[in-house]
Amino acid sequence: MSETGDSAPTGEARETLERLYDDPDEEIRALLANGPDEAAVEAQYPVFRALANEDRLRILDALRDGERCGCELMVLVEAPQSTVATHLRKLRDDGLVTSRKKGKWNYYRIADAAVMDVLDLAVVLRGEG
Amino acid sequence: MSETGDSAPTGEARETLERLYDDPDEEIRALLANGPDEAAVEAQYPVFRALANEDRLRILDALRDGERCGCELMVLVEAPQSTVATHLRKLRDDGLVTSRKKGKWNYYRIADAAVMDVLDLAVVLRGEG
DNA sequence: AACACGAATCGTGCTAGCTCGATATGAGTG
DNA sequence: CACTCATATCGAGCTAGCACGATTCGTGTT
Repeated sequence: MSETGDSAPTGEARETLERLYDDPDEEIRALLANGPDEAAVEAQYPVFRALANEDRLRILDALRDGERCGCELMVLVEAPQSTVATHLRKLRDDGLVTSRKKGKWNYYRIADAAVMDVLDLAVVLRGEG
Repeated sequence: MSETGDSAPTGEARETLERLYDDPDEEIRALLANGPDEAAVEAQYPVFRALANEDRLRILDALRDGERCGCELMVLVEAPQSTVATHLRKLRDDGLVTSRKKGKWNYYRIADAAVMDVLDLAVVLRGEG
């Protein structure tokens, strides 16, 4: 955090905007009003950070048609047990999957259909690029 | 890449699955058939990697209601010019924004409505978690 | 042509995240 | 209760990604 928290550009940045706008005071106010929504960013960031890993994407992809236990996922992503367990921990912590314990097995499933929607949209995005 | 590419779990992993399944051969085949879709992962990964940064999320959020030039974004995310330029480069490389040059200014906009859908879904996901 | 300025790139230092062997935990079984 | 096995956690080494000052580039101005 700087002095007053958000807003109030000063110095160099302010001067740049004054050259850009006809009515600096008002337009700068409007600019800051349409600025980034911090609450949204705070919600989005952990989700995308969790999704920004190839192995975790493979795991989620494998969970699309139902639940799988850890040992199955370990085979599907072709990674050692501790690696897969770490990824599953992260996915669970960030709310993308849930786990159910049955005997000595732990079964994982996608927490919410919205997760699949996000995955699908990312593919769409690339297809159009 | 390992020897045969994908598939054919051997050794420890294979033995684990043999204990898990009644009919190992067939069920292992089914498991691998439903495995992760590499093409999808390859499409999704760069998108989520680009989204896994707070400043870039702020930039996209600020671009929701239209285009902005670099100097405006620099003010909105409160970061030095070179930092913002680097983020914009990455967003453009990964197809999330497009840029338009006008005089000495460079205006950026969201490349596809699907980008906003992804952002919205991530917020929904958190709201339900 | 010299200059101003918005933007892009480069280079360096730093940090967060990943991997994976080793070890711990906790449930089932003899 | 000793043992096995699926999973979780820890710890060390490594890498990718980030921040940002300094420099360069391209365009408009005078």
